[in-house]
Amino acid sequence: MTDAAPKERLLAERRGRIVAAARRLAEDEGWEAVTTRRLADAIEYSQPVLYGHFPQGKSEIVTAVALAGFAEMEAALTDSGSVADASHDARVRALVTTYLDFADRHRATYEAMFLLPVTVPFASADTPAVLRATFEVIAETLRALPAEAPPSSDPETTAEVLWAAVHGLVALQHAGRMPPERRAQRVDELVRLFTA
Amino acid sequence: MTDAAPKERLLAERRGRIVAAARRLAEDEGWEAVTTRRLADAIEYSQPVLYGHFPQGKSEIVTAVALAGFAEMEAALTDSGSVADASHDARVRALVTTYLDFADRHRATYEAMFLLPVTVPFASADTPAVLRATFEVIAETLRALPAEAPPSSDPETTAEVLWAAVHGLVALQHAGRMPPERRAQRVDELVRLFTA
DNA sequence: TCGATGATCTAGCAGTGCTAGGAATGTAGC
DNA sequence: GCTACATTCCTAGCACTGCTAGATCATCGA
Repeated sequence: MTDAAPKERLLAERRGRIVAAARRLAEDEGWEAVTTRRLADAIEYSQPVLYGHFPQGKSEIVTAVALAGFAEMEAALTDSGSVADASHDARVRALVTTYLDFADRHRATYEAMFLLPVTVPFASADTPAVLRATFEVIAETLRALPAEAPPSSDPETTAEVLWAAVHGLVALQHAGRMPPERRAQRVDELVRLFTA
Repeated sequence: MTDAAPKERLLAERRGRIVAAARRLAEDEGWEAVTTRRLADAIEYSQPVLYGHFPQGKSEIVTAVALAGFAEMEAALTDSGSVADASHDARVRALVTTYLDFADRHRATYEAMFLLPVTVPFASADTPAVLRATFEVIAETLRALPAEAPPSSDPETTAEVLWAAVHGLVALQHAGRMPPERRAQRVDELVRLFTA
């Protein structure tokens, strides 16, 4: 692989440091602590330099954090489904558990991925591949349902409903709207509903 | 019922106008358009008057919108479950459909209820009764499951998972992350999973 | 009628995202 | 090596945000 020109490599590196700084600040202190002044301090340049990399401003930085998060979540979900010889029940459980763990360990990143308004179109031709890929992992796990699983005319729709349920658990648990001590029971019930 | 003193009634009325103005602005233009300057203009007083009613500032106004929303949603959900002689399938479907309709018709209010950080504790002794009441309607519908419904050791947990799934549909659909044309299929699949 | 109290306003603070114009630095050509 | 031009970065400031201190106005009771 050829190296980029030194100047372009330095620019790309600095862009990466901006995104990393945004993510770190958000994970440590919440998105409300992520300001353009603090990001500029973190990379030791002035504010206008941020706008050189992200002409659409702060929301474009948040989008970059979200896209990186989708890539990591897709990798984690793909790994979770790759255990050979696992029962289907075990594979759905691994998917759900991996998703919830990722969202818990990267709360602010997850928030950027789903909760903050992100400027990237989703169900359209412009949708970045990494967004489709993440959903595809969920759909693929359900397509692999054995024949005795509950009939569903459309595994795509079942995948959407499973995704909604898991996402809903994340959002309501993070918002403190569900008792934390029943978390494992909710996972058990969710897996039971989708595999019984 | 005795009337409040005229002064106290005028204060309560003005407080209600602040909350109504916040909700209307949010529903029309989004929460980012709801500023303390615009709320003050809407009630034709200066900004500090807002802080007389809401000493904890703007987030307390958002909380007030959220609590009003919970009360309305609880009433709507209670009505949806009150159809006599309906099959259980029909009652779960009515609950899900009513919930989704409410969230669609009051997007900004729903956002305040679940998405914006609200300062009210949830699963604790301080939780306002209206929050518990809303969840209770969902739990009650599932407690009424006939004996041949899928066994669940704990209808409470099933209610939490149903709520998570419906909430997830709202959040992902509002965020434009699910194809709108398959909305009815997702509702069908959700109802099937919880009543099959 | 006057003083005390309550209600409301004005003006401003500290912070936000963002940008215009100037300064500093780098590069190319002569 | 110097000059002119291009690029990069900085300073300073704008318009806006949530919020509040102190001043002003209105009301009420003695």
